Amino acid sequence: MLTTVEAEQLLRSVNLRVTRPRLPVLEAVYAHPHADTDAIVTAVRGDLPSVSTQAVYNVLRALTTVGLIRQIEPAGSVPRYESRVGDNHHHVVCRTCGAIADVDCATGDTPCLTASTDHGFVIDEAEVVYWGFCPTCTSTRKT
Amino acid sequence: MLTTVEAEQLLRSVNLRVTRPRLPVLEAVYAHPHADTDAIVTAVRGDLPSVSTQAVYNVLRALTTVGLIRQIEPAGSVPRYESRVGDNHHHVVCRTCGAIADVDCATGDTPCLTASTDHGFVIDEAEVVYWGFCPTCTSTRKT
DNA sequence: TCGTGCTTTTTGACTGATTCCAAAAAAGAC
DNA sequence: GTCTTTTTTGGAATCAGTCAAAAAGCACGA
Repeated sequence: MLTTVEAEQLLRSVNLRVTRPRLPVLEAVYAHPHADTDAIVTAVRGDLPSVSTQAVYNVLRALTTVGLIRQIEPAGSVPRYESRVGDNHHHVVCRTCGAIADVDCATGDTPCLTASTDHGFVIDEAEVVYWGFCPTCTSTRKT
Repeated sequence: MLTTVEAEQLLRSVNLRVTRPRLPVLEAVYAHPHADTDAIVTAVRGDLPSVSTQAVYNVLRALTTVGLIRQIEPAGSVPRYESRVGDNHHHVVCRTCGAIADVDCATGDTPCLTASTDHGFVIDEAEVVYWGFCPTCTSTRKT
C-alpha cells in the first residue's frame, strides 16, 4: 500500500508536479498490479469522482515516461500498468483468462540478453512472456 | 518465395478451402515477413484488387488458427504476421523505427521455459522480445 | 459435368480504445 | 499575490478490428 504522502514524495523525486489526479492514479497502480487503463480509471474515481479519462491517460503516460511505473502489453491485451520497476522481472500470462503473475528472473539481472544473431541491433533489454494456463483455468479444463 | 501451387498445397494440407483471397494472402505473408495487416492488404490487392479488408482479416485469422502462419505483436505495435512457424525463434525490435528481425533461439528449442516461480501456472511457451536499436537508427543517433 | 450444401466473402454499419485539439484551470516560482 | 508554465477538461476524431446478413464460391457426390 502506498500512502498519499509517499506518492507525493515519489512525484517530487522525479520533478513532476503534484496534481490532484496524479496521487490516486499512482496509488491505484500500486494497489492493483497489472490493471488496465479502464480499471485504473474506475479505481481513481473512487477517490476523485470527477477525473476525466483523458487525465488518467496523461498521467499514466507521464509516470511511465519518467519510469515511476511500467507499462506491459501482452499480445492480445490492452496495456496494463505495474509499480515494480527496475528489477527486471517477467510475466506469465494465462491463455484463457488473461491473468498475469510476476516471475522473477531465473538467470540474473539481464537474462537471455545474448541473442545468437543480433543483425547489428544494439540490444538493451530482453522481455520474456511465459504463456500457459493459470491454476484456476487448468483445473476447469480437466473435463 | 512461395508459388501459387505450393500455397494451394499448404492450404489443402490443413483442410482449408482454396479460395481466391487465401492464395495471395499466404504468398504475401511469405514474401513480406513481419508485415502488418495493412501492408498485407496492400500487397494482396496487387494481385486481386477487389478483396475486402474483412476478407484479409478472416484469412489471417484462419491461417493463424491452423498454424500455417504466426502472429506476433510487440508492445506498441499493430499485429504482424510471419511464415516461420514451429522453430521457436524470437524477435528483436527497434525502439525507434519498429523494425523487426528474427533471432534464433540461443539456448535450445525451449529457452528460458523454466520460470523461477510459476505461481501454479502450467507454462507451455516462453516468448522473448529483444528491444534495442537497429543498425540504421543506431548510426543516426550518433550526433 | 452438374447440382447441392456448407463455407467464405462481401458490404456497410458499428464498437472500443486511444489520441488530438483548444480553452480553462491549477500548480509552482519569484 | 502575481505570473508563467504545465495540466486538466470536454468534445471531436481516428484507427484497428468486429458484427451480421446477404451474395458468392468451393468441394463433394451423383
